[in-house]
Amino acid sequence: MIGLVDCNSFYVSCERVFQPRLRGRPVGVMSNNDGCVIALSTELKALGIKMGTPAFELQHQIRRGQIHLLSSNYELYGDMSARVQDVLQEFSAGVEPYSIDEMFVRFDGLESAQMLEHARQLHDRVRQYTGIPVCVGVAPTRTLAKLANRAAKKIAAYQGVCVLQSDSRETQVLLKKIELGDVWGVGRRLVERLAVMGIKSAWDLAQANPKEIRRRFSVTLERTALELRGIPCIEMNDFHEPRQRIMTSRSFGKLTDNLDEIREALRQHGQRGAEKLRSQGSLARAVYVFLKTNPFREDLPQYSPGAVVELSRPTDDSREVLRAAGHALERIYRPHYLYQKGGVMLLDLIAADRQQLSLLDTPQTDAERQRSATVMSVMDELNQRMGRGTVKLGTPSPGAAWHLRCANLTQRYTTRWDELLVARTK
DNA sequence: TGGGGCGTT
DNA sequence: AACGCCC
Repeated sequence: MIGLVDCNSFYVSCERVFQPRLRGRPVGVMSNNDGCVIALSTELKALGIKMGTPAFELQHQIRRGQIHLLSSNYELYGDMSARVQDVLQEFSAGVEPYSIDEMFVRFDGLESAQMLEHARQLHDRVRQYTGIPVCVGVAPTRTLAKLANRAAKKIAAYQGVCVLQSDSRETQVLLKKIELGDVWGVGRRLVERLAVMGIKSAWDLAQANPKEIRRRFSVTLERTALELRGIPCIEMNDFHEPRQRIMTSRSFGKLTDNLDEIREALRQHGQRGAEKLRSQGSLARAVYVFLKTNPFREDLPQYSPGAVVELSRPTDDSREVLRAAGHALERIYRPHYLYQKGGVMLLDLIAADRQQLSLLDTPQTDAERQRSATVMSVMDELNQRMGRGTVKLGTPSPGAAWHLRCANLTQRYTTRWDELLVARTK
């Protein structure tokens, strides 16, 4: 059996572990740049506020102290996520992280009676050891486990834990009750297209002819349909596999047509990307750069260009990535547009240890490669030890508009000695 | 009015 | 490359 453990309002829950006064209050956590609300406590949801609401729309409620919105503190959430995983590891036959707040767990050799008890114990222990509330769904396939989790979250009677056997009456009832759009892998578009065929619930999709689903939609949807019947056909991407592409992008913080500003922001992204590349031990063979105007400003001309530049040889050297990104930018930049966002993507990645030696390599290029590796590893080490951005290529101006907005950031309670929670006795 | 990632066509 | 999906 497969379990899906999903942390409730994860970012909000992390904050509440260290700020008990936030418990029972309407609390939200904002996306990067304090742009929109991406995590909501139940109390905030009860006020009718939705995931994705722009933060600026809530300003007066914040000022009146009716709601609390925090900037996202990914260092804290990442560490809390690792703690949850550690607990799961102890209580399962293996953990496969799926996202920062969701983990699949494997259960081997448990009878169905024991299964429920075990899942409940896991649910309680995570809460006890980490302070994070979770819901647990268990089923024979990942898609059904996701669905069971949904039920555990939404239907109070389950009290946070739902175990489904594939052919049970209970599973059938749930499949009929759950909306199609709540099924893992079925988004807005598919809901519309499936409705035309009379497929309106998860049950309908489970009953549909898989071959026909494949023909009219895709192999992925066919797999989803089969999984709803209890036939496993979705494997997890191994979390330890290196990424196949690496993207770094960010909104500029304000609309801008200033090429210098844009260049600086993209240099930053290029360096971050190259860092990620080195940390996973890969080399890139191409760099993609894109720009985007603000699609919500229908009154302004729109332009969303992108360009790929091939690298002369696979590399993880920030300087070569930046050079390529610079060329790409020259190609796509047009004045008089107000750009909202830009980014750098590293493509065509290969493992560094499988680099093909080129016939054109000379002792000089070999020495160059050595030197490059040394410079980069010194940079990475300094940045890791002294904090991100200690050593940078180029000279970014400190007040640049694209620096991240995060006005309401909490402490990194669990990963920084100087930001520990202080307890006072009085 | 986020910032990633992946797969399919 | 565009589009769809996920969080």
